[in-house]
Amino acid sequence: MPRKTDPISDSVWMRPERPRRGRPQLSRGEIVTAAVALLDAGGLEGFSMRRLGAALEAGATSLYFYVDGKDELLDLAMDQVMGEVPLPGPEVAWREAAAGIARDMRKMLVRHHWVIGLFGTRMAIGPNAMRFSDRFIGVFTSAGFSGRDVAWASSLLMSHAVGAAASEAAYRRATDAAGAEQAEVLELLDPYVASQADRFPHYAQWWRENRIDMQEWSGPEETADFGAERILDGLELWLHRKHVEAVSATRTGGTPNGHAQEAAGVSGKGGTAARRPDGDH
Amino acid sequence: MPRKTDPISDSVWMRPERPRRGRPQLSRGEIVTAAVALLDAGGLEGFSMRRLGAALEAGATSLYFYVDGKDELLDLAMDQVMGEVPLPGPEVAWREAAAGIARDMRKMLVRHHWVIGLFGTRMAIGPNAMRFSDRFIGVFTSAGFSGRDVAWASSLLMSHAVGAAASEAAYRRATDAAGAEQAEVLELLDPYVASQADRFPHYAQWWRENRIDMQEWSGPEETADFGAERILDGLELWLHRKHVEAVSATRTGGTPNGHAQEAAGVSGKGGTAARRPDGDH
DNA sequence: ACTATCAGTCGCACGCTGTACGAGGGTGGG
DNA sequence: CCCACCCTCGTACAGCGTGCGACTGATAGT
Repeated sequence: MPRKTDPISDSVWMRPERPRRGRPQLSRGEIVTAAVALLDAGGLEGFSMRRLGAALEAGATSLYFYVDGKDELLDLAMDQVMGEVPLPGPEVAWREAAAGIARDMRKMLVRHHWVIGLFGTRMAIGPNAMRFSDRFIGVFTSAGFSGRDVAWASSLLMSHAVGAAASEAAYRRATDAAGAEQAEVLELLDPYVASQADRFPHYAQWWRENRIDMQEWSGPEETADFGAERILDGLELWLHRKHVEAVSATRTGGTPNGHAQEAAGVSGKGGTAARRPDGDH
Repeated sequence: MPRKTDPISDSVWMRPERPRRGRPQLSRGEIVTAAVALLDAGGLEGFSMRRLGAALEAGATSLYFYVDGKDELLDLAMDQVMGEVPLPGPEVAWREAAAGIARDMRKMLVRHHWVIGLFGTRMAIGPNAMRFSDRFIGVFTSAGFSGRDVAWASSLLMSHAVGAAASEAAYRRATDAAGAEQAEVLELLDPYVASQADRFPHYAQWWRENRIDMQEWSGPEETADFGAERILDGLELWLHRKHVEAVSATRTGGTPNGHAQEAAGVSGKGGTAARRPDGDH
């Protein structure tokens, strides 16, 4: 770049015509969309204001006219992708609705792997996140949850989606890092696990017995779906117990006790381990 | 030395610490411990090699003799804190053991909030993480899980711990950012929710009805414990169903069907919504 | 038509980051 | 004594987020 003191290259004649950009003006929406694209491509590590500016064919600092800074931009990007999660209509039964939301949420998180980390850093309270929570609360309310149970149930499913997406993202990153070709992480992990077999007996044994099958697993989606179904089972069971408790309370007028437990047909039948009705709160 | 070939067998975990001769003042362990302390204090944002060097009263680049770089150092720090999670002995019943591990894991994650984000970025396969997984696998194997169910069950509880810790960390960060004094985030959120009440009816109504009670909640631990109990209920139920299926299969020789469902006493009793036995895979 | 205003863009600069490199200091074995 | 090696660190470079003020082009007021 010519220096400012240079009388020739800085003169009007020599100065090139102002570079015309595709669009005459930037806009916040355009910036956020480009930011999401850049984040999708390079993750949080590969994202910088300068690069984003370049992607928009604009100076890096031009963005600061529309956006307060990188932090706020990440908030906006996070809410933008939250808006990608489709929400079921009110006619869908609560369990299907909840499962669908959780699954679509996880899909979105995997698509935009950089968001996962942000969930430990900033609360999602943008308009799209609110719309999301609104629907989630509606689903669980219609299911029969009330008060803090609603928050508990929905945050449980959310936590699962985030956690499952995190482990999937970590796995994907590891495979990608280790030669994008045929190298499976499983194979890479193999000698490592084998070398440590004496230190980690359960792990090593499990690994030996299941390593081959793992190749055929459909992978993270199946794992996440299994988790979501178990969670929904647990929530349904809890709802059922609560219902039984309420009924027996109105019938006898006494304080509810452990009957709900047995009514659910779980206690003492699995036979695998003794179990107390409640955790040690 | 850039590693382009094999990220695992060439990684930190396989490489022994450099034998110290003479009287060096730094050591890998010392560096990692200081890194954890610095990360605890300032999070990922406040962590830099220069600052870590200063904390150790050493030059920033001295660390590079013991550690390959920031990335590897984060791996080491992650494994270091994984070692803080206490693991129950083999005499503890599986459900208590699993609940305990999940709870302690979550506690650790909250204590070291910076780790949470790392779980979406790198796989935890250091020695301490392996020890952790080994115990977890042992617990679920003893419970009656087998094959991929073991992986599913343990990763379910792990995902929950990570996700729950993430939302707690986000909440804590928000409260800390908004005037460290008495300003609760709830109060800050209040006018925001109120102003958007028409857009988010369920949310707003729920908020109105439960805002006051929220003050009395014991908070994130209770939420996480609720989630863990639901998950364990769901897992136990699944185990029970599997058991019933196996029994009926050996008795009749036919293929197992939905009887396990009803034996569990859940289906069709909640009365809140119709339910199909399985999601739409 | 001429000028004043101003929304929008961007170059520059500052202090920060990770880390490659090589010059040095200290200590051991010969 | 010197040499060889382990360890430390100053310097340097490319890149980061962003505050500041100079600039441009269009529009509004006269």
